[in-house]
Amino acid sequence: MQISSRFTIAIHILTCIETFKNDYKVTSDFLAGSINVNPVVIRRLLSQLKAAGIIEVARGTGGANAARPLKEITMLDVYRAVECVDKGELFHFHENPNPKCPVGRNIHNVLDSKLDRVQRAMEDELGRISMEEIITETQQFINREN
Amino acid sequence: MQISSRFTIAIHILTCIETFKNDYKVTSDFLAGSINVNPVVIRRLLSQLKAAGIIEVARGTGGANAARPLKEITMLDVYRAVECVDKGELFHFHENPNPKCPVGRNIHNVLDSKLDRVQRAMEDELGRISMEEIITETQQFINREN
DNA sequence: CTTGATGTAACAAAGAATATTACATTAAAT
DNA sequence: ATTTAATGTAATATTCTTTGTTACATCAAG
Repeated sequence: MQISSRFTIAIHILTCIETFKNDYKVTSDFLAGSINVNPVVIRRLLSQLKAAGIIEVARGTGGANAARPLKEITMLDVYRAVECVDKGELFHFHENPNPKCPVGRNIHNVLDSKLDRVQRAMEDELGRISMEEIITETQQFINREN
Repeated sequence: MQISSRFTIAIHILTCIETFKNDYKVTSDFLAGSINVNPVVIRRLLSQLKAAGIIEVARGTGGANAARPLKEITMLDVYRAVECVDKGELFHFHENPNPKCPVGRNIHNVLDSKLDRVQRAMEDELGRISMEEIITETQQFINREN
């Protein structure tokens, strides 16, 4: 199965927050409009991004803003913040290998470290891409439109 | 969401096929016993591994065997064979970003290449781990038990 | 022609992602 | 103070995917 769209939505959210910060109050409804999902879905993600210290959300008055420079935030930070993957594990291991079988009772020992390696390779790459990079490129694409 | 356990099950299957090839006929029921899932689940995976040219399955008489040396087979081959991920894409992108929003209509352009990069990092690492490595280690763990 | 397998369709059950409704709570503006 | 426009979150619904199961046609060997 694929990694939840919560992840790409969260990136989309942050990109909007930065792109529109001077021109609009970026509310959950505003974001829901750009992303085309239900505002409650957005609010849940905003909560998680807030809990991770990535953004600030104004109660009552409304609107979200970056809590720290986006240069410091990587895709990995976002990925972790929105918990796209159960218990942080990329691979779902079959639950009950048979302990009476020599392979069954050793398969975890053998595979766990290798799966970790693969997961780490992926997360390392996520860590190399900053939100700034994404926002800069987005701006370029938008400018090119005019 | 996590990558389907079909993947770890497939690796488990191949490890059993190799480990028990001299002592047992490795049927779907046999495998189901070691892995602790329904035999039909196994048969479906065996079909896919067969289609990928990784194993041979004997109709009628029963039993599965490696079709080519396991040294030549990587975890990536297995991963691809059993299609753990929809359309080969690791990340599920939200389906309908709003084309009327400057960010919405450009987010794909910006993110697609980066997500590809991440996916490739992960698959490259999968490609570096051979089934032989896994089988050798399994044997070591089993031998250490005695 | 019996036996013990595979191949596969069809369906059931369970679980997870996403969507939606509803409403209490908040903070600013009037 | 009251109104207004938000957020926060619980509860529930819906849809989708995975996994499990039943059933049976097909096969190959003895």
